[in-house]
Amino acid sequence: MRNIQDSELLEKYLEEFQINRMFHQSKQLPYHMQQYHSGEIIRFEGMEMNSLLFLVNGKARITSSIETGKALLLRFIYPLSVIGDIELIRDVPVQSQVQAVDECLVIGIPFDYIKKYEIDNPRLLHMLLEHVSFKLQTCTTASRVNLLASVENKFASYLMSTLSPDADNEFGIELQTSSVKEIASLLGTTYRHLNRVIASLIEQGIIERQKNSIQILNWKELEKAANGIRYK
Amino acid sequence: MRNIQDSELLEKYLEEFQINRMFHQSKQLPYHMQQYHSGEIIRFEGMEMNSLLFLVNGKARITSSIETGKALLLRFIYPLSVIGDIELIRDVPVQSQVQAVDECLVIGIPFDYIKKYEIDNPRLLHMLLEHVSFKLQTCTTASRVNLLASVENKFASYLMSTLSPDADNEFGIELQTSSVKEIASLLGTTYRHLNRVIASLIEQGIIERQKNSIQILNWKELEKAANGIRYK
DNA sequence: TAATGAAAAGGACATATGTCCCAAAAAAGG
DNA sequence: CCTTTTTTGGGACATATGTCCTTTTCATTA
Repeated sequence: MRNIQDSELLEKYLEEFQINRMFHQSKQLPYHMQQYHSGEIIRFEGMEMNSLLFLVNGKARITSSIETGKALLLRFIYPLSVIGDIELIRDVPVQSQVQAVDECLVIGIPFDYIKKYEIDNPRLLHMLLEHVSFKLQTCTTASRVNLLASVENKFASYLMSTLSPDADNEFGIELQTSSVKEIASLLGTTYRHLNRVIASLIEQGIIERQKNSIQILNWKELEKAANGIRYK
Repeated sequence: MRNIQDSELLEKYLEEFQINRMFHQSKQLPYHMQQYHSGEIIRFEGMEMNSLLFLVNGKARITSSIETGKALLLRFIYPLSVIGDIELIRDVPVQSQVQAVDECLVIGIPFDYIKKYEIDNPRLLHMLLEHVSFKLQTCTTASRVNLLASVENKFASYLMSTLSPDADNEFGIELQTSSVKEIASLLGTTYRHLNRVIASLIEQGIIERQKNSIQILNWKELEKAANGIRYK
């Protein structure tokens, strides 16, 4: 992690994502800016959190683990995403680990400042509510699909949700990855078993594996395998 | 469902749960009040929603289903709970079904009114944020535990989270039920398989089945079976 | 008190899935 | 270009779990 002292860069992103518009602007806000390398942990699970963060550049992966060491990949995030909303509102430690997938830049503003000067600002509260509501809606969807559908069902739904041309779907974008390992982690299964399912779908002539991706050969049959289920 | 026209009763609950304090009080708010029988559906999945609802009496179960007909029991709710927060903020149809467990009373206020007069009210926004944040935090927990742990792990964790005397835990209270059928639905498994797990824990001398509940005989061994995992 | 119906529990079987480890393929480095 | 390391994919085995249906137990009614 590196602190970035570059007021022009800061200004650029505050303007690009209209972060300033969420806060009262009567005075200079105590923003800080940090850069994280690919693979670096932005926030560890269980740690105390002190700032509300905005991801303004790069891509990060959000994971949640249990005491046995297994982890579920919840989603990927892109600009503009908020990190620390639950921690601000509920005053709890970091709930899910945030890890940079490529180089990331985050802008932060201290919880103390927000609580002292901005906690009743409707624009901020609206922004937080919209982000948290989206996360709850999609978390509930993933929860039920991941638990109630078979791995073949889930994988077919995943492909329909992320690759289908009519998938104009925010959650599908957050789940998109071409790594079989990461897809397994998103669906809560093992790499081995997902490979069995992929092999089975290839054998049925529904998909074909390419160098770095999966190609759909039969959308109709894939839709049947998905049972109409979508991640959205 | 029956509409209740009883301004004294309405006043009583508005006062008891301080619902009035969340809104501007410069004029009479267009509250409506409905009563639902045990087993009656308060809100169906997929339906359009027009009012923000407060559960002020009774208990209701929240479930979420997939297109194959299987359903996951997300939680039980008690007064004071909010129904329709996601639907208000994100302008989407009902995401999860709400069904009365016993006789329920809800007070509603139309979305149109909220959007016209109260949408920037910090007290309302705070109340909504707190409820939605709690739901997201607990949904994420349930999501990862339910997917990554075995049914025996999950059931032991469930017992530790709901029956343990030091379980001073809001989510544990929302998950509490003595019905094996409902516990199976909460954990995303079948009634048959949960009974195997219960039989196994009885055989290990960890629990014993009573007339209408489960008794813990060995907290230490149960904690081991739970692997330190909790629903909270 | 006995019969009937409903609810709860279990047997049998098949499939899905996890685990462990080995083999093959691809990528990286000298 | 060859060797080594890393990544990807699959074999084998065991266990977990779902499905279907039967049996047992409990509750209700006559």
